[in-house]
Amino acid sequence: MARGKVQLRRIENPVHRQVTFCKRRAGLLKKARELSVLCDADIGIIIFSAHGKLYDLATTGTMEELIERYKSASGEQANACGDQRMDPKQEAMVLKQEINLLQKGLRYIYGNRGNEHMTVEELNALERYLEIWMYNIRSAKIMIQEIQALKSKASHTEGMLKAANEILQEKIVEQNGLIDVGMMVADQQNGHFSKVPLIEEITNPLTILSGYSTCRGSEMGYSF
Amino acid sequence: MARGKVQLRRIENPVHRQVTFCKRRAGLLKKARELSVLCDADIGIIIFSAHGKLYDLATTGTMEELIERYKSASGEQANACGDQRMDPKQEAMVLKQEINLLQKGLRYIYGNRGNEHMTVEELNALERYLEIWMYNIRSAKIMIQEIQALKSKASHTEGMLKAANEILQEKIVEQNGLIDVGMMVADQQNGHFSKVPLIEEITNPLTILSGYSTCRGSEMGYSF
DNA sequence: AACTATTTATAAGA
DNA sequence: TTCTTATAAATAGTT
Repeated sequence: MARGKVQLRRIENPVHRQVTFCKRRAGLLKKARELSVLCDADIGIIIFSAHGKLYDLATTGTMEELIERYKSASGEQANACGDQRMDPKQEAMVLKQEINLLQKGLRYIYGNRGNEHMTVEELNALERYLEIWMYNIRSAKIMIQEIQALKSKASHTEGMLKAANEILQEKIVEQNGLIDVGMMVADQQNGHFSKVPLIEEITNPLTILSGYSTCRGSEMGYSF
Repeated sequence: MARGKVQLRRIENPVHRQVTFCKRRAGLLKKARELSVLCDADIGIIIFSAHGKLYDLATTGTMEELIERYKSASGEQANACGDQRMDPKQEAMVLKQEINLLQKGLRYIYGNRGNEHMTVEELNALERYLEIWMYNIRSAKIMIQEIQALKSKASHTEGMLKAANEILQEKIVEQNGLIDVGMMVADQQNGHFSKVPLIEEITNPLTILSGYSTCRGSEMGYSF
């Protein structure tokens, strides 16, 4: 791409080929990381050099997880065409990745660092998750305060308590797009939220944030 | 890359994000095809959009074949490298406890309040707990940013690596007291919190940074 | 979807 | 290899 247009065919000179391979491989991975961050995508890249050496990149979790997700996703591409939502399987997969990353991250930060390592990519992802957690916890605190206020006022009447809860429920949905234990997914087509059946017992609060672009941290305008 | 430099962070505007995703995805796949042809490499790319939609590319054969090849190749790498792993069981236990409590609280807040009841005292406890988590997460975020900064600065020279680690050590020591405060576990019986001793001393952060350069040949390694 | 003004990526040279 | 630099490509913001 410089000092001469390049023909789209195998570079015959082995030295040139090798140099180009290094440069372009780095470029490709960089582009992938950028795309992943900019657009919130999960990307896996597998590169085998002409000599069979493996280079890989997984912007989220591990390559194995991505491969598993790929297998289920590609298998289901045939049937559900109209539905853009993530199916429960994928959802669970993403969740698992997030949980693993968070636990690893916390262990890494608070625990014995000598034994675990994190890539820059993992740190970046962890940072994003933490932002989201932060937001959710902040919301939770506000909710608690409101609940307490309502309880002290309405604790005597069963009816009032119910009413209060309903109001709160609405408020939660309206205010944040943060949902009933997070089991909603933003439908990109119309910008509304649709409910998704709860898969199983909630594994942990990360459930709230899996896949919901609306509650991403910096969008909410807070900072440290 | 045009009409304005782009920041390496998630694009907040959903329309922009979607457009950029399309453009850059196309660009990435093109680059991959070029690299494959020019340098005789076999490349597989898996992309999951933020909404779980799958895009993929396999320059040679099928993705399944590439995945199989990847598995055997990466397996060899792991064996050759000497895979060292370890499980901090106690840490995981504490973590799990904390996560469980937070989860219960969030389930209560966001979820089916009709079925679960919390006393005002429990709510108070939960609120305090959330404060602690917030604090921990804030600290974690800051540390991550510092670690990232140090990593980018320290990757070149040994001297800088040492200096960076010293700074990091100081930061960790500073954080240490705060973490200590933060590592609390809820006593599920009475809804109160009790302090739990820090599990172990934080090890020398030198190991953190030096660890990165060694075991990550796949991304930055230029050798065959 | 097209169109540029710019930023990036990079081929060739040192 | 690594750096420099002239150019080709990619693409952000706009229409």
